[in-house]
Amino acid sequence: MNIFKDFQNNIKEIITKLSEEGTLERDLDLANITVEPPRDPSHGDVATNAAMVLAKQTKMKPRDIAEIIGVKIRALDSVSEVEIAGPGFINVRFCSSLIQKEVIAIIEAGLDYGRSTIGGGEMVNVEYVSVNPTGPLHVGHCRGAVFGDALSTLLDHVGFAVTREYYINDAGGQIDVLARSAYLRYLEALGEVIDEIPEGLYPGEYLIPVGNALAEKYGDKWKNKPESEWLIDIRDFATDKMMDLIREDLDVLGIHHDVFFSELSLHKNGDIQKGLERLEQKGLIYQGVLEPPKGKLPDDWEVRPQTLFKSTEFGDDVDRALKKSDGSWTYFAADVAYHSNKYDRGFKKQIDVWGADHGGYVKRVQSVLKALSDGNAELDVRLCQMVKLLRDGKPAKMSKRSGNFITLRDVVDEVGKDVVRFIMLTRKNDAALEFDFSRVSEQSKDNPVFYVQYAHARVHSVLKKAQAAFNNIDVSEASLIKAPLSLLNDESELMLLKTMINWPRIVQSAALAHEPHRISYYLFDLASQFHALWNKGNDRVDLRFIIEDNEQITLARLAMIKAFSIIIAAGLNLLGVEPLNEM
RNA sequence: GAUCCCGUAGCUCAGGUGGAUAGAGCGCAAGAUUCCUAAUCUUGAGGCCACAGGUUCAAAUCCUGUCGGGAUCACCA
Repeated sequence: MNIFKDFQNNIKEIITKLSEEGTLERDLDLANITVEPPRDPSHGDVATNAAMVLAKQTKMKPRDIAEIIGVKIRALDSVSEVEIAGPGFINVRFCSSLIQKEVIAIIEAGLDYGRSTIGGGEMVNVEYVSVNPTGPLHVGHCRGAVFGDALSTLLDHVGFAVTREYYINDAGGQIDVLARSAYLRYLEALGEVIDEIPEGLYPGEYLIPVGNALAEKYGDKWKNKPESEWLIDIRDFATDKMMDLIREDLDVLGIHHDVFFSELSLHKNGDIQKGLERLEQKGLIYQGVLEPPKGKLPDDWEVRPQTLFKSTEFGDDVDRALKKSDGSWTYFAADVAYHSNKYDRGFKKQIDVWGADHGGYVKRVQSVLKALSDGNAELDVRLCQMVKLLRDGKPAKMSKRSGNFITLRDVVDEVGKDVVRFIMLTRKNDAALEFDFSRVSEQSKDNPVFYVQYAHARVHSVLKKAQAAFNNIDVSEASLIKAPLSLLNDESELMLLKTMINWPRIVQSAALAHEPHRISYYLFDLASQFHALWNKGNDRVDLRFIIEDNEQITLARLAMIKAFSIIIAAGLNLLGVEPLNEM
């Protein structure tokens, strides 16, 4: 299935055999040997550093080892050329037939080309979005949402058992604020005049329908009643409504979670105590006093004994508090329970996707998982940096509290789901991202979404054109895999094919590194090779995809671009973007 | 003061867990449309990979330090 993987096995076999024969030493460590396509294509289709890695172990000169191994590699059927270069690289050129045949594999596998099982069915929990249920999603949330979603798809694609999870922060003080804000809207719905939303409450208009619904459900039951009577009912009601709102927003982006996990439930059923007990058994909890933070002190700083977790034993800077001064649990305490819960559900691989403003929080949560699992489980926290929203280069402001922030809905309505998703994945997560409305709606190369989509649409157009040109030529998949692929001989055609066969490697590396943006870059690159090939047909008529008096070569090329469009479509699918046939 | 992230072409950014002569887009300069969508393509100029040390056959990549930019910094979420 994967040419490079096969080839790597070939090389390792060769080395093992040589060492069994006594040509090379025994018990060689092959772990650091890589078999990869070199950056510079003039160095061949694949190169290995085997000779250099083995040089020290065997006390031989790298180039001498390379010669020995090279001879054996040359004998392989799939290889057309071997050359020893530089300090001892073995550069290999594949037979064209090997590359051409891959077109069949691609067409047969369809959108599953690139799928693999290296995850071995291992359970992975990806927690993302997890926005406080106090209002609609705004642009800033968008990035983490898309990132987490694409990463999940990617992991699923390489054989992990992925659970997509949303942690609902429905237990903190912000939820009471939500309840009070909703209460105000409730009074408003009952006919009271609310001039201005008081400072500290959520002013957003999205709470008006909540107030209406409350009025409808409860009538004037809560009117003129003290907060203690209505707080819990209204809180739960409003939280549910907000989650509905958030789910709708996510749906607009094509994002669907498997599990919505309530923080409040941890408080209610005693899971927090349970989580902490486990840390306590390991002797990691104590009563103590923290050093005041360096730099400028908070105004209300005071020395105070606290219940603390020894996160410093796991690399954190200071130990972390689990109880507030009023005796209630901290947010962190709930997180201890939450991550412990995930571990109990069998997730030894956990991924949390957070905003960069939570950077200071990473070590303590990782510490928890390390402590609970005795190092058996790992938590990777992917921090998504800020999105700078621009219009014609001018910044557009957004702030969650103000009520006049730019919502996710605003953005999706303006430029569409696919554009948002793709653009959010055009940077690695830990670099800041600029999102310029004017730029992403352009139909030009400036806009990578468009550029990639255009390549896909072009293929569709050629296939249609071909059918017209050759009366009833059969461009079905079954027909195309029988095309005479050996006719794909031009250098630029082989280049395109070589980039295509890299796809499974790209998927794997992107998944294992937790870096979905690699997919976007690959797709852009692949698309640009296609556009280049297309344009070559302007100068050289013999390179066009459709050669009217030569059905055989036309079929071969149609098979090639069909395979190409499959990879583009598969890639776009991974990103959650729909490939277009026409634009 | 501390922690985390970033520093690569004029601008915006890639660089596949250490590989060979550092890449792409925009912008700039010069070209290509009787022809499958020129919504594209071709060529060129443009670099002390922030700086200084270290690790090794090999460093933009790993380690240490310095400088610049961003985020965060007891009990908030």
